[in-house]
Amino acid sequence: MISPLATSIPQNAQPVLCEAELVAVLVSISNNTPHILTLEHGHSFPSGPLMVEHRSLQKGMRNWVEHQTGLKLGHTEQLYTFADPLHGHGHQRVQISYMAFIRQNCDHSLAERSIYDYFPWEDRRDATSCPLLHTIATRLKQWAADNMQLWQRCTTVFGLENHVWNDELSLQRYELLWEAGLVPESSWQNGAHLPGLSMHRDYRRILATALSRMRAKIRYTPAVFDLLPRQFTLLQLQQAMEALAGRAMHKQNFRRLVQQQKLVSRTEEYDSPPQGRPAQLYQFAPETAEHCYLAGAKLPLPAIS
Amino acid sequence: MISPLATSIPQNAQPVLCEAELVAVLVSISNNTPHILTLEHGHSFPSGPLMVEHRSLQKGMRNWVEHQTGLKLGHTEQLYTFADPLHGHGHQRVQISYMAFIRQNCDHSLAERSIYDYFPWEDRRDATSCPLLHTIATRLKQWAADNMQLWQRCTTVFGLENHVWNDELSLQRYELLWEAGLVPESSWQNGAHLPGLSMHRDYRRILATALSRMRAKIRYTPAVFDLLPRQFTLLQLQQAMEALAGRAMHKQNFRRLVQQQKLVSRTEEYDSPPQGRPAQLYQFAPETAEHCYLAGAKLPLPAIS
DNA sequence: CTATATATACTCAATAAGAGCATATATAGC
DNA sequence: GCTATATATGCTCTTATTGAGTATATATAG
Repeated sequence: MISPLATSIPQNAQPVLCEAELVAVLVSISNNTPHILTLEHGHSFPSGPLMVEHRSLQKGMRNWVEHQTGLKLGHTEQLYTFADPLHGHGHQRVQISYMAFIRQNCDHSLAERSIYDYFPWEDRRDATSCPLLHTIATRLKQWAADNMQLWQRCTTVFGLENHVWNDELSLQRYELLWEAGLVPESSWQNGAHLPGLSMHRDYRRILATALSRMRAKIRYTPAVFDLLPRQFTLLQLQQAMEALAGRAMHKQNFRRLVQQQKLVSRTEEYDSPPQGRPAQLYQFAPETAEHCYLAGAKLPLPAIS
Repeated sequence: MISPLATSIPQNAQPVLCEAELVAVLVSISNNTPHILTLEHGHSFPSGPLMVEHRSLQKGMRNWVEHQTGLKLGHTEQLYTFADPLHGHGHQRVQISYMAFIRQNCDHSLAERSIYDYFPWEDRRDATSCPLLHTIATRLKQWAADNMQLWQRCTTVFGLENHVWNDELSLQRYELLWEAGLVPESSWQNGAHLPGLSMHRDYRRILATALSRMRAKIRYTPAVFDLLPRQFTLLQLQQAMEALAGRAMHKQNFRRLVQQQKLVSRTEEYDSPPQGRPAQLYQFAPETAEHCYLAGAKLPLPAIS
């Protein structure tokens, strides 16, 4: 019963001291598009060092963000922890990244940027992204050349050649483009790279992680409701889902999905659109909702996919 | 366009130095039950400090584990990063936890322990856990008393009162039991606590995270195949899924699910059981599998649920 | 009154999931 | 050889769920 592990890992080895940095990806929706709050002209995220007095990592992050900007954070989750070795300094830097949703109600002029400014190929709500995707397919094919396994990976991840587009694979797509040298962050790339804003350090990778994670989360949890105003129309809810997923959905089926589960309850109020029939305002109803299933493994896509 | 964040977060603040520890939850299946490799009589996990020469956190963890125990790691993923403030020392300790699957083929006597020794209520493959769950329900009801919202949370998380049991909520269940003072780790608890082994520090919480994460992962990814031998029968595959999910499944429907997706390909060989018809041996077939859907949002549960 | 934009109800076919029956192929014991 | 037993595997049938579309209601702008 004595494990060889007990002696093989030097628990008494001198630990290396490192800096810990808390990075916050703050997501909101405006103009039917997911946005993030950025610093340094869109090149970096709000962040702050872990302090001794922080009782937990998440509280430390909330401290930095909430206490100093007045923003109330909704659904919050840890994304990923990276290390980047600071050669020459003799220690490492550990970056712990978080994603948090904020309700779009305030009008202070924060430096908002559309997530799709960084990943134009991820917004497939209409056909405008098709030429770009075609370019990507061509460039990837050149790169993968006769490496069948690599090309197989490309087709799966980008939904090429009768594969379906999986919106949750945004991180894998970014990594593939990085490996192929099609983004400016790839150190060795020399030719023309794809459109899309870049960021400092690993930050665009963190953003891709966030996009992937939020797309996964909104399917099975009521996290979207933290991005919407307290009262919303079903169309607003659908458009928020579409904005995050990057896909258009079938209207009637989406409504059926939401209402069957008693996820929302109607209020007495109505929305007054510039044109068209006024829509009933709804609110999230956690009491009556047994489970939350805003979209399954397959999104309720519209007819002309 | 100038963000108030730019000045509100002191990027130039002196970062606090901290220790970074890499913690590994190594999962395997033996005797149709998920097991983990432990140290210190089941009270802790293999772990090692982050070193300057580690090029990434995951590589650091693999280094500690693979290089020193000879174990080959399969599906690996980062779980969560915790901080625990080391008061008095003036710095923090950051723990970065990983989960990795290992194939059960080696016979070296590692200190294996069943995951369900730590969470007996999580194994619901047969009716033996029912009395325990009944006890939990009673104790939770006493604790929640007349706090309706709290009791609502209990029923949802533990599948009480016509709610369904969600196997992925193991972390939430552990946290609820912790809050209710029903596990020995709850510092204030004084009375009798529930059966189940405990661990040092936050380690049982990490294990609950791992259980939750692996249950989520096996549904949509081919991760289970990293726990099985290269060749396996469909029953073995099903039993591995059942072991991880903690639920029994409907045999014929499970087979249909697997075979429809061309997830596996049959080999020429057969398994020779002590009794019964020999079963065809299969192997994982990533080439023909378009997607992996070993169980949906709902598991293919058997008739007598 | 018309064009337009939205909201909402309802239908129908295709697919997937839940549950069970039937049959095939082996071993162990008599 | 026959029977009990245990597993493997094929097939059916019913019931939900999903995809896709039609039809109708209610508002505004001109």
